[in-house]
Amino acid sequence: MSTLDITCDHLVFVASGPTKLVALDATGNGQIIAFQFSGDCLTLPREGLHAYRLVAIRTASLLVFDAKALRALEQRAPVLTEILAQCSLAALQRTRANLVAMGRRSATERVASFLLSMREIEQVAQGDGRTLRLEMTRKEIADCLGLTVETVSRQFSKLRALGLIATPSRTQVCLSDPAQLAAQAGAFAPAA
Amino acid sequence: MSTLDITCDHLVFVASGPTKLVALDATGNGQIIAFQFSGDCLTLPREGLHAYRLVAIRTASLLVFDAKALRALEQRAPVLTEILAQCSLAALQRTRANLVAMGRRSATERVASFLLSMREIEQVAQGDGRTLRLEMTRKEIADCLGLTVETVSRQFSKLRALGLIATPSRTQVCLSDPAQLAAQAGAFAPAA
DNA sequence: CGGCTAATTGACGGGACTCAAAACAAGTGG
DNA sequence: CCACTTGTTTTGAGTCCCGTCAATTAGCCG
Repeated sequence: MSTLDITCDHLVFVASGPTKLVALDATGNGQIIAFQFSGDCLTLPREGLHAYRLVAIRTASLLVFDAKALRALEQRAPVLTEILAQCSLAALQRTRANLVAMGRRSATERVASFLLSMREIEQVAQGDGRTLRLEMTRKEIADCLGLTVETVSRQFSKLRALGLIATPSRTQVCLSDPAQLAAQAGAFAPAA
Repeated sequence: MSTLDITCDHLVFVASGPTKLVALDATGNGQIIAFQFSGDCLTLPREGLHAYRLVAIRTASLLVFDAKALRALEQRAPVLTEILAQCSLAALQRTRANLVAMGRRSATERVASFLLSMREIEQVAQGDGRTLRLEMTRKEIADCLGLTVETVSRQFSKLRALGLIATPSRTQVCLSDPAQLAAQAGAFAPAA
């Protein structure tokens, strides 16, 4: 597991492989801001309130652009500007959605909507739409949802008992009843 | 209290007056994404996962730009592009910081860092650095921090008992011991 | 198989939410 | 000025959910 430290504004294009953007705190275990998958694009702010770190969950290939260099490129390719703006706004929107989820929603709702959001991502990549492959551990899910490993595991068990999901292997999750799962996820659409 | 419904991408410049950006949910009471004050600038996404609404806490004057119109302007004033990008990235960073706060921090930490962040904003506007005027109600603070009114009030009482703050009036808060308050706020710097 | 890490499950305590009521502030009309 | 109303803030009591600690089980690779 290799990491990428950020010292100034960067734009990263995730060519392949799952990665996570972590906000480190004093205690050492950081909060996961978001996961990225093949084709995702993210902006990394210069050193701000937190120290951010982009961590590859498994083998990944990245294209890292310096902010300054990018700005020069934009001069010659104005289309780039729009793309970057879209990327930035999309990230903002997803983060806002996550913020709401963190503030107001129960553990069950968070886990359920997390699974649904993972399904949406998988569907683009491959997927029959029912069984999906989780690239991250329970601990990483917990760090992303602001929960503990135990709570996440308990929610999995609960959803399993309700017949809404099945876990044939450690990394595989079958969404047996997406509709009911959405109901468990609460009023909102899934958050990334 | 007047509201502004968002139907497509907008950029809003808050010329004067405090406003709040609210994400509405099914239950009716929305989560507050962030507060804005005079001089702030925010981007409002087109209809996405949530219905967003910009609400004036008291009398405010806004400059609302349509995204399309802005893009045309950028053609003629390339500086604008950079400014907007900065605005967008700043918002992203603040939201990310908030996200971490929501996920991992206790009620005490949230309230303490909220007060500290309000002080920073006040200092720019006016302020001797100790006493600040809260433009929003306890309920609004609660909605912003993902807590209930009662919990926020209890945290105020707790900090008051510890001698870290004083509340001469309903809207005024005196930060008697900023250092200790920062200690209560936890390891992180205050989040917007 | 054996060893290791991840995942699950249980028991327990604490912090925040809920329900409920009182205290306080601010405006309205007599 | 006072009675009345309305809405905010505070405080209290009880409950539940989630975090913590601890032990067991399951999955995975040599």
